[in-house]
Amino acid sequence: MATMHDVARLAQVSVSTVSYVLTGARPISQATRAKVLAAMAELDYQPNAMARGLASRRSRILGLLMPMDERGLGATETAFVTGAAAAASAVGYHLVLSPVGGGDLDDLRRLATQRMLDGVVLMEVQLADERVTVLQEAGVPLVLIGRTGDATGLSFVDIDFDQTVREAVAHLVGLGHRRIVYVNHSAATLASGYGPALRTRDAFVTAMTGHGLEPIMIPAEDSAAGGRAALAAALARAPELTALLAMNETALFGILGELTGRGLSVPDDVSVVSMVTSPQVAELATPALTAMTSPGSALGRIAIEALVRHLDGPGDERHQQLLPCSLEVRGSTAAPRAEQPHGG
Amino acid sequence: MATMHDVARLAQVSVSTVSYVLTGARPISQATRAKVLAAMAELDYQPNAMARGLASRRSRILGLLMPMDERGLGATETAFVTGAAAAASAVGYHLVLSPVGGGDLDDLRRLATQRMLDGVVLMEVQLADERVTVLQEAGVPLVLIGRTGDATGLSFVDIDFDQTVREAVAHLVGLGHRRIVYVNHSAATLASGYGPALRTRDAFVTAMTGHGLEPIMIPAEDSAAGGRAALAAALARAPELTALLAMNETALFGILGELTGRGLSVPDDVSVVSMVTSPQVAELATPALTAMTSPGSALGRIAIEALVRHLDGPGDERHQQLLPCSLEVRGSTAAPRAEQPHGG
DNA sequence: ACGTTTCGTCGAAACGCTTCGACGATCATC
DNA sequence: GATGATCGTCGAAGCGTTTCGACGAAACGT
Repeated sequence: MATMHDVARLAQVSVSTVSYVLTGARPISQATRAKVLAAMAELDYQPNAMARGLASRRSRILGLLMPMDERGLGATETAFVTGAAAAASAVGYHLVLSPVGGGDLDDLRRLATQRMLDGVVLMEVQLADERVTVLQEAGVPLVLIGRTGDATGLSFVDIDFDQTVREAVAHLVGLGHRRIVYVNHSAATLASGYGPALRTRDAFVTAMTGHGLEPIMIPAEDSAAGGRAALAAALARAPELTALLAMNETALFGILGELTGRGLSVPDDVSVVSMVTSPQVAELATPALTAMTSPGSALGRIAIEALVRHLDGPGDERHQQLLPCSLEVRGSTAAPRAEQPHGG
Repeated sequence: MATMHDVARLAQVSVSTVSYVLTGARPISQATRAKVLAAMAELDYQPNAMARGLASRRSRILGLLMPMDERGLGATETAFVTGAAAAASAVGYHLVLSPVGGGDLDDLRRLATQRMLDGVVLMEVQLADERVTVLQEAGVPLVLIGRTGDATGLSFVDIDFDQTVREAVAHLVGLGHRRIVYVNHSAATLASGYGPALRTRDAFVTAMTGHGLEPIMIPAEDSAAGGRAALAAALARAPELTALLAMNETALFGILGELTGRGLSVPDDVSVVSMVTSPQVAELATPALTAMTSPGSALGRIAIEALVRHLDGPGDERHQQLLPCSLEVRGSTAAPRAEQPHGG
């Protein structure tokens, strides 16, 4: 492994000159620059990240903290990640993903506090999220994807759930639906303070009420079985329902299976809109799902850009932004049947 | 930020003593150790990872290189990751995930060559994989999940596809099926040298031939539409088929939709076995899929353990291991109908 | 008792880089 | 044509650790 010393010797300049060529921190003449670059090429020189980090007190590494549960990562989350990685690499940072589960706050604190990460992006933020506190105390620059209940003073990028739900409801109402049930995440998830679940709930109530309709929400476990149970509950509560709005992809597949099982067809008997869903997942179902597509990679990109601006800039910047999902109409929504489709 | 100097001063010992307390590289008396630990606690001392890495020439960071395509990560891949992360943390290493796409080999080379990573685990290895070459040239210790065509001299952990396919076929044959079609990944994927696709193909031929049956394989694009097309192709090629074996989860959902669409029921008309599938995905379908469950987290754990042994040990270790998937019977397989279920 | 290990600790030299102050040389300014 | 400012480069002092050699003290074998 060649070091800067070797390069300097070969190019017949001082070590600091080599450094300046690399960092651009001071002007260097064309001639010397060329000599140095030639020497670097000849020696196949690669700067040592550790030494650089130690001397400059910044690692140029950004962390993306993603909770990994056993369900896997959907295409939506993947889009975050690739968007973020591309943005980071574009501004000369590396992005590493850290699969911190719920339990290992200590591991998180260690990573953050050992000056290995210049800043972090937090995914799947809860309304009350300990991780935010830990990282703030550790003094690590922070951008959230999602937001805490009180996000004052924090930088975040999040989905505009209010707008998204409003648009989804408007689509269904526009088709003529009046009895619309919202299938949310589980009661436990709601109780735990999961922002998207709570915000969509409130948005749904507002949107439905705005149309003069009754908002009916059913929680569902994140599993196919949970979806089947939720459909049963929905039909019990609103037998004449003609449309479902769902935010729970996993449960949704159970719902679709159960609908078929009960002889109800999509979209003829029941229209279905899936929210915050990727095209890939939407296409998995038969018929393909009308969905609110999440702005995945844009979220990731914007988060990284805000973080880097914070790191490179004076430091007092705050970035707060909401992005709506966009409606993509596929085969799972249609006007409701004229007559009563399925009695109670 | 307190440094080791501060700790040493407060504890009235030398800096090196503090270091020895931390690393255990030399014996330290109980009394001094206690003094030092007390000082560290009082100052809330955290070692600086960069300085440590520079001085010791090892970062204690392991990389897991995962290609992230737009399809997202299934539960299987997630299990790899969590298994690997847990194993790494158990032996005092951090695990970072690097979302390197196919294109950025340079980015990979940079990460590896800048001495930021002590070693890496490579996921989704192709039969001929440039990344392996790049990393080997960079001299980075390496463990593969999957394997290249010629894996001589490489450490790897992989699924025992031969055993897995054999068991899946045996299950179907045991139920009485004779016409079994294997739905593989796409022709393009096969041509690109994707190991699992090629190995399962060969294993399928062997297994079927061993039972005196004709092996019929249909490639399918990784999409619902690809699955529907594949089913059509399968029925055209073998109208009397009674069972499907599939390795392509995404296509499988299209297949299931298309089966329903054609009025064929699972498992009464057609039995379905999904291979290298997680329970979560298997439960998504209605009926839940009989599947060969992949040993996800074990793969990740074993890979990390092999890597660490390689790093800490003398260095000449080589670890090669195959793990089979385990058969989990759910609702998608049954004995074939006695009479001809659906003519050609 | 006397060399010989082992134990516990220290001081200092790396590790490979960045960055600061300095200094001659070049350039513009009035 | 003297006075600064700017440019291009150098040398040296860190950055916060680990690790090596050294050394007194205690423990050991004979």
